[in-house]
Amino acid sequence: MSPEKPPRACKMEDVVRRTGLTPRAIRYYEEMGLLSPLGRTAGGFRLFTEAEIARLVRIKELQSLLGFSLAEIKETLHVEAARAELRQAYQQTTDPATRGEIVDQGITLVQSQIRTIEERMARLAKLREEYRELLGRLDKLGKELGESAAAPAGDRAE
Amino acid sequence: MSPEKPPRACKMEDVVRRTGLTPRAIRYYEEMGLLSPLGRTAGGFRLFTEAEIARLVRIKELQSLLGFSLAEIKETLHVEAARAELRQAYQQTTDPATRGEIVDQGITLVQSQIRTIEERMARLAKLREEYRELLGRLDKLGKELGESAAAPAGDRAE
DNA sequence: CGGGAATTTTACGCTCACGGGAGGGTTATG
DNA sequence: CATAACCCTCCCGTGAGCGTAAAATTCCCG
Repeated sequence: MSPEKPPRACKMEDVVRRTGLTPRAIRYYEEMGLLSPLGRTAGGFRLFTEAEIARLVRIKELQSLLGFSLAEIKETLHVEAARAELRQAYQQTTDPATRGEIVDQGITLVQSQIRTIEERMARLAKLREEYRELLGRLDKLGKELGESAAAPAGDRAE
Repeated sequence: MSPEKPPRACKMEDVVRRTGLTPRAIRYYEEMGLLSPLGRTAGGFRLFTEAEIARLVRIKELQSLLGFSLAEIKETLHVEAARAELRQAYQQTTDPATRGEIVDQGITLVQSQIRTIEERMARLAKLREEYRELLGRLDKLGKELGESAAAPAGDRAE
């Protein structure tokens, strides 16, 4: 009846299915302090809240899609946690000056994250340029080869 | 103006300074076959050409930006090396079909890497968007605070 | 309630990519 | 030619990021 607050504790298997991570990896992330303390059953089984699952999804995103190391991910998550703390601090005061300060700190934090991202993007763009040039040279080379000798696999397929 | 073009062999220390890598890492890359055979002094000291230094820089980029393993990087470099070799007019000693295949493989590989880079850039852009929205909300919150410097409005800080 | 299968736990092990020191040779410099 | 600074080759150590084995726990069903 009372749908008070069913922690909806997911078990490992569900989390594995929903995140695509392996149990070992998940435990490792916890071990490395990337997750907030997990609940446990009487027997010691881990229980995951939705928030932790979201966190794991984010970890995977940052790691596999963006190529961040766990250390960098920890940094990012730390920043987000800091923001969460700031939110709390924000709500525990009504002094506008204090609140303004907290908001400013948050802004600084987020700005630095954006800068980090943009630096990375710029470097990636540069790398892409280099590869485009290389690709152009390879294409040219392939054509030269195709002319000078009978290249059997020269079919344009793409 | 020199009649000759001595390879201008750099020593380890210069390479370290110019690449930001450690001597140990550089030796490791050589050991793993990521560098073409290095020259040595009579006493056994490694000598690096500009090409090798460029290679090292590339290794570092591929590692830190794309998170490639050394094995993957080796693949990539193999392609670039093949291109360099093919450019060197001693190409007539090799079978043209084989060379064509190498070039085709190289094209495919480089294309896939460009795709990888672009995927990552897109992900980063998305992440940046998230942060920008957040930043916008924070800015707005800050302005509200600055104006109505007494009203405890904006209690929702998310 | 009992017991076997499925799941999770901890603990240990492994690969990758170096770090670092010992022990000894090499190179630059005055 | 002396000496500081640098580099060489072993070779063991380390930390990240898991895989796997064996014990413990939970689930399910009669």
